[in-house]
Amino acid sequence: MNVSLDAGKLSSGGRLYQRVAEQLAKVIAEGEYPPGSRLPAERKLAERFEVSRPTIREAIIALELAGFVEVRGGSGVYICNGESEKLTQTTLDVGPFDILEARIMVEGEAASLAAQKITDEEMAEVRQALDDMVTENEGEPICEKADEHFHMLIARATKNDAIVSVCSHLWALRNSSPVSARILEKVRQAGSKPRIDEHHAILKALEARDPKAARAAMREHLTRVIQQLLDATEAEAVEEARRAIMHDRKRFNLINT
Amino acid sequence: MNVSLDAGKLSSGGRLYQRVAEQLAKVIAEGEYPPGSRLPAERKLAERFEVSRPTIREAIIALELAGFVEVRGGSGVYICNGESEKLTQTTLDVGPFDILEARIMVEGEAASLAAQKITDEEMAEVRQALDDMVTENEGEPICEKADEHFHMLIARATKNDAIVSVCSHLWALRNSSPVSARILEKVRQAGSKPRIDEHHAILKALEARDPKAARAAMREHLTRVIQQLLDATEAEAVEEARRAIMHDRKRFNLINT
DNA sequence: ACCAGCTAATTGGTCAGACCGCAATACTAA
DNA sequence: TTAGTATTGCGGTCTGACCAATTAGCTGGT
Repeated sequence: MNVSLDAGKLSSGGRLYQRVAEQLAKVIAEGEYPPGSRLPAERKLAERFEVSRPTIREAIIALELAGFVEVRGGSGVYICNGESEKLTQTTLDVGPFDILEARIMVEGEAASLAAQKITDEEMAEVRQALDDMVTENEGEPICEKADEHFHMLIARATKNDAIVSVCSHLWALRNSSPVSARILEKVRQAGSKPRIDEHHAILKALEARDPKAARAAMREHLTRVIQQLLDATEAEAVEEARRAIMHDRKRFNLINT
Repeated sequence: MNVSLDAGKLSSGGRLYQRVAEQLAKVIAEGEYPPGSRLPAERKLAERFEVSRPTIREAIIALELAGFVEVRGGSGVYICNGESEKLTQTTLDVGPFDILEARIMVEGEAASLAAQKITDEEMAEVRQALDDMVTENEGEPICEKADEHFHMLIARATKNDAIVSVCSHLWALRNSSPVSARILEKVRQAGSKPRIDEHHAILKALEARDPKAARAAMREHLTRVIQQLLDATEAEAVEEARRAIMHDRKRFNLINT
C-alpha cells in the first residue's frame, strides 16, 4: 500500500526525512531497486532529492528500521529481500477497531499459550499488575500503563519472542494512532473504568492453567472493549454525520441564506 | 525485556546512534522519564552522551519509530504513553521457531478471516502469486519474494490494516533475523522447494470461502515448515553439540596432549 | 489583579563541510 | 595466476551555522 506524496506538499508536522523515506520506500516497492541491489550513495541521493546528507541518513535509518534496507558501513545501503513493513501513512493511523480485531486474534491465542506455560512467578506479576489497575484515582496514564503491562506480561508468559514482539507492535500501533488516541480519550471522558471483572476472569483462567478458558476470557474482554468503543463513538459518529450534512448543504448552497 | 549495554563496548557493526537509542530506551523503560514528560533537549543529550547532535537526532528517530517518543518541532521530545515496542537486541534476532509459531497463530486466523472477505480480484492475485512460486529455477530471492507476496495478499484480504501490519511485522522479523536467515539458507541448501501442494490447499480453501478449511490449511502448511526446519537443523545441532563438547574438553584440558 | 501582546530564549529542523575508518576494486609485481 | 598494496568510494560521526516553531517571561493597559 503506497502513498503518493504531493509534490511540494508540507503536511502539518511533516518532516523532510519522513517524506524522503516515503519516496524511497515507494521506488523500492515499485521495483526500481530489486532485492540485493544497492541504493545510490548517500551523497548522490542528497543531490537527487535536493536535501542534505544528514536528512538522507535520517531517511535511511527509518527505512532500515522498517526493514526495507540493510546498511553496511563502507559498502553501501542494500535492498532487503522481501515485502516487509512498508513505511506508509496507514501504518501510523490504523483504526482502533482493526487493532482490537487483531488483538482478539493474537492475544486470544497468546492467552491460551500462556495458560500452558506460565510460571508461578509470572502469575504473581500478573496479579500485581491487576492490583495496580484496581488502584483508582491514580493518573490515567498510570492506569493505562498497568493495563498494557498486564497484557504484555501475558504475552511474555508464552515464552515466544515473536509473539511478544507482535503484541508490543499492536500496542505501539494503538499508542501511536491519533484516531485511536482520540476515541480512547472519548471513552475516558464517558467515565468508563478498566474492566476489572474481565481481567479477573483472564487471571482465573491462567491460574487454572486452562488454555480454552484463557482464550475465551481474553476474547470476551476484548470483544466487550469493542462494544464499549462502539457505544462511545456512536454519539460522535452522529455528530460527525450532521457536520458532514451541513457541510454538503453549504457546499451546494442549500442552506437558507 | 531490557538489554544492558556494556559500558564502552563497540560491537562489530554496531552504530553509535543504535547504542544511544538503546540506552535512552533503557532509561525510559526504567521510569526515569514518565509518560508525558519531556526528554532533555537534543543539545543537552549530546553533552550527556558525549556525542554529536546529529547522532542524537538519529537515535531519537529510532525511538520515535519504535513508539517510545513523540517529537514536536520547537517544543521537545515527549515520552509516549505505554510500554510499546522496545528497541532491544532480541527484537532483531527472534528465533525462527518462535516466528513460525507466531505465524501459525496469526496467519491461521488471518486465513480464516480472509476466506470470509476475499474478493474475486484478490483471489486472482493470490492465484497469480502461486503461479509465480511454481516457476522454478528462477533466482531464489524471486521465489521467496513470491512466497511472502502470497502470504501478504492473504493478510490484505482480511481488510484489516492492523492484521496486515502484524503479518508484515512478522515477515520483517524473519527477514532481519540473522539466525533465521542462516537456518533458512541451510534449508535451501538441503534442496527443499516451496511447498506448492500446501499452498494449493490454502488457495482451494479460500476459493471455497471456507474459514475453517483456510485456517486448517494455513496451520498445516506452517506446521510442516516447522518440521522441515527441525529436520534441516538436526544435523547442524549435532555438529554444534560436538563443537561445544570439543571446546569444553579443550577448556578443561581433557584432550590428550 | 488579570489579560493580552511582545520579545527573548529554548527547542527541533535542516544544512554545508570536514575528517575518519572500512570495504571493495584495481593494479602491479612475483 | 595469485597475492599484496594502494586507491577510491562508501558510510560514520562530527562541528558549526542558520531557520522556524514553541514556550516562558515581562510589561503595559484595563
